[in-house]
Amino acid sequence: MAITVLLVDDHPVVRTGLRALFDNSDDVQVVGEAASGEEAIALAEHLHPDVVLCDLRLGDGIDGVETTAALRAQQPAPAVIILTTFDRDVEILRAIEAGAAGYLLKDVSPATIVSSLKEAARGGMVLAPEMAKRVVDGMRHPRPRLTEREMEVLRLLGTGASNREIARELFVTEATVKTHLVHLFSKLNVESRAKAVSVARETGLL
Amino acid sequence: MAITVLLVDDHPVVRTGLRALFDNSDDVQVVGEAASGEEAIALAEHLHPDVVLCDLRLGDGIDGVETTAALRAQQPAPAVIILTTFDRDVEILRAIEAGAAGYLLKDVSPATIVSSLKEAARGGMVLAPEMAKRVVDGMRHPRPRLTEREMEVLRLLGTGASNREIARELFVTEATVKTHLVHLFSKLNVESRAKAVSVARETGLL
DNA sequence: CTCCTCCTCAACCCTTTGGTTGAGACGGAT
DNA sequence: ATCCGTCTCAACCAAAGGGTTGAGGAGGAG
Repeated sequence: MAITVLLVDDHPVVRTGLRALFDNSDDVQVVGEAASGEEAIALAEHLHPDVVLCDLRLGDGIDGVETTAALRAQQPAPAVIILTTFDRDVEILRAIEAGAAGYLLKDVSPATIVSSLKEAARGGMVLAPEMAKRVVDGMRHPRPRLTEREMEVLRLLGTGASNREIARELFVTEATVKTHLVHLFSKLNVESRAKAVSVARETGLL
Repeated sequence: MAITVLLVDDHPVVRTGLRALFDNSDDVQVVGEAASGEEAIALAEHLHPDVVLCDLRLGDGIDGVETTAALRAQQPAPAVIILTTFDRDVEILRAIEAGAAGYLLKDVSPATIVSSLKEAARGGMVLAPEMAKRVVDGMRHPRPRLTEREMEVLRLLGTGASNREIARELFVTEATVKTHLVHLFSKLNVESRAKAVSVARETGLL
């Protein structure tokens, strides 16, 4: 019995490519395509694919991570493999946490995609060695847990907002903003707003 | 006589998708595939395709813009269409300046790709309305021309460096850094280092 | 109830930044 | 020879940012 797979990617070209790729394989059958996370969730509800091959960026709607979480909550839950061009640490970690069975970059060979898919259908995990390394690194160096408010401040910080502007935006006083900033600096291990934005970008917090 | 096209994309999946797409079209014939800019330039030299369909990001080597410039310098010069996921203003402007006949986003329909390709083969330009708008906007609001030194300062600014750190890095005094910064702020039309980084990122200067 | 986290705010101090003016040196263009 | 753009630097001032201490209220967990 062939493995059934649902393709999720907002780029028609990529979907076409994947479909063409699996058409040459006897044991993989594409049972559906979705251009958004919402569509994917709805389709999976009916199609019950063995595996969902999902991009991380999905246009305007929900992203691949949220889609993965929703899919994994279904009964029966399909295996989800993330197939994307981006390889930032956070993305990978978030995807794994959400229940993804694998994380592939789009520059891998078609053969790898097919074999990964089979592995996932068997219930296995699919992580390229470099990916696996990042996962354990991510576990070892846990990303600081920022509170919701701190994240809001960080986001505004990224736009170049001054303390006064941040205060106005969040309906608090500058004193409060400064307090959040001090906590933020401490958690990110930096000593200036500029560096905070810089490291937040690097680590993917922003 | 069918239009000959060379596909350039570092993702095998995308190339497969495009190839599958054109296989259904009688008047378009894929004559080659390249996974890098260097490979594309070498192949075009021999194949003389009518059109080159090229991604902007091409892995580690030269990018799509440089590839476009090199291709347009060949005799006869193929038409070049940029097909990418990114739509930052600078990228588009740079691609057009380099001689691209079109700029498409990967989320367009397959039909659009085919028709755009034909248009380019006829010597025409292919710009989606929103793209065209950005181009004229880009012409109207010319990106500020920063000097080399100012760019270095801007780059360091992006890493969150303080004036002191920038000064050390560039082997000048803080006074000089401040002078550069004032010029930078004026050219970018901002009033703080944070905002400077923010708009530089938005406009693609950084 | 009490401990703890998070969010809020204030007063104080010192450092860094941003803005201004002015100026010397160098190289290329006219 | 002269102008112009670029890079360099200095001195000065006002504003913003960063660091500290302390503290009150709201809400959840034990």
